[in-house]
Amino acid sequence: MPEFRLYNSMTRSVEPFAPADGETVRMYACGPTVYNPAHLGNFRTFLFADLMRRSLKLAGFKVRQVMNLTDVDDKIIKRATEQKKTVREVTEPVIGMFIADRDYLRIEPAEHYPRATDFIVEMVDLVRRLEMKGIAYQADDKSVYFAIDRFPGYGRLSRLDTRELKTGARVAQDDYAKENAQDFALWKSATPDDEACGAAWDSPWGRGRPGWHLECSAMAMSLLGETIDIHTGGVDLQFPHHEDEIAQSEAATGKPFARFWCHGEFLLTDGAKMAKRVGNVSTVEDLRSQQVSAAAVRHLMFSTHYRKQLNLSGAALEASMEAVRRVGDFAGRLAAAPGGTPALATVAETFRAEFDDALRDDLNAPRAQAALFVFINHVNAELDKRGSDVAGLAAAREAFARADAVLNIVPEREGVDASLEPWVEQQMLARKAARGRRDFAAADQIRKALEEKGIVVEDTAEGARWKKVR
RNA sequence: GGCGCCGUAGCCAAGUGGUAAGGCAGGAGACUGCAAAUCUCUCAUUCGUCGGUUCGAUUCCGACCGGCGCCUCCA
Repeated sequence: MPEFRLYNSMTRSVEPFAPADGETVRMYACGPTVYNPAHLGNFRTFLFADLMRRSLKLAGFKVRQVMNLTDVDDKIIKRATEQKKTVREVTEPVIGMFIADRDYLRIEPAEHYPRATDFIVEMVDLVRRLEMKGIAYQADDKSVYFAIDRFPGYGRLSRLDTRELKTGARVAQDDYAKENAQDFALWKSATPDDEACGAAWDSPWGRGRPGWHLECSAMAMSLLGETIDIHTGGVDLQFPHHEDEIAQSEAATGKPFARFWCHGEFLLTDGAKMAKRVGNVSTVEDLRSQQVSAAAVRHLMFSTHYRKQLNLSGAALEASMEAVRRVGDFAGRLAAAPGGTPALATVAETFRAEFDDALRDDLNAPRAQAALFVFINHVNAELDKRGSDVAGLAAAREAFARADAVLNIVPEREGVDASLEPWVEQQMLARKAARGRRDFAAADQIRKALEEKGIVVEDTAEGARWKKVR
């Protein structure tokens, strides 16, 4: 069996991957900051993590995944202050929306969804460890900072040593309290606003709240151990977020924080990064209201490799909707087929090998999906022969099922309103009768009436059936 | 300015030092009372441009053009 290979941002190369303990992959995925609903760009990254965990499982590994919910940060506090709410009141409903969107997109839940505010003790402890080692210091503004010049490895992930700062940029006047402009906050001293909205905790350095980077380090190490196998996130998190996580964690433990750093590329709209400040975001809710199925979204997101930018467009979405329609029809046909041909066993085996190879090769989902369509084509051709071989059919079903356990791109078969269903069935019977007496004018009229309700009638060898389309 | 990624048919998109997967759309045919679905055939002598290395490059190197991102909160 070919090895599992992943691109590691730290080494900038594709490397063989296996969990450190040989069995369970400890994976940490940077999650959402819950101050308003995540957009599709965020979800591209979460879908990337979903692809990762499902591919790892397909390869035979167990997975223990943590995805954090950042429920204290500047934006949340700002919102809470504006709305005169507590941070909890701001984040609670947004977390609910996140879960709903996650489920809609069929993202397999991680094992843990820790909230930053539930790990204050662990965070304070981490800062204390850093302080004892002389790497963290409390500045005049009472905040505690990480001294990057006391951590020799700082900047390895983003190759800071090879960079020059943008000329004339960022003089950091507001951060005069820090010893070094690039030092980052571990613990921020509380402001009156922080206190007002419940975003302040006691600590050895006074009332305050955790810095963003600290949350991930503390939660990852608490739940997964001091060295985790895989850490994922969007490319924009590489610097400074992940760089700072590495610094804090490794300075405290003296051990490597993550063995593999994996970053997903951006989702673009109109040729620009999808971001709230650009004003080009769309949400899962937007898609739902446009009748775009989760299957279609997944197909689209998996049709481009995760390390390549993907431009979201109406045309691309429509292509995916149609592609997934085909997958759905195939799934129905495969399930209902009375028999197949012996050749299906070979078709299934070929598919299985190519599909697995593709995913093992740095999660090449586009290639995996291509293999699926080749498989569908071959199986359809075999089923057209109307054979009665059950072993071949079973092999095809099995191969399809395990592939879809990763992709999950079979669209939900849409039903009609319960009140409409008896009418539909009645029309189908009437049409059958009309066709029986070769009254095709009447039969076509019924077809047309059904079509107006968005129902397509298909005549097959096993009789007529109907399906709902948009 | 520094660091990095990308540029493959109408659109989306894999891929390899030896001559281009797959999806959508399109064309022709089969099947069908008509459809739908499905199947078959077809759809890039060519992979941004110009050079170089090579027996041979889309794939390696260089330059250029174009697009995107990071360097600041950010999936």
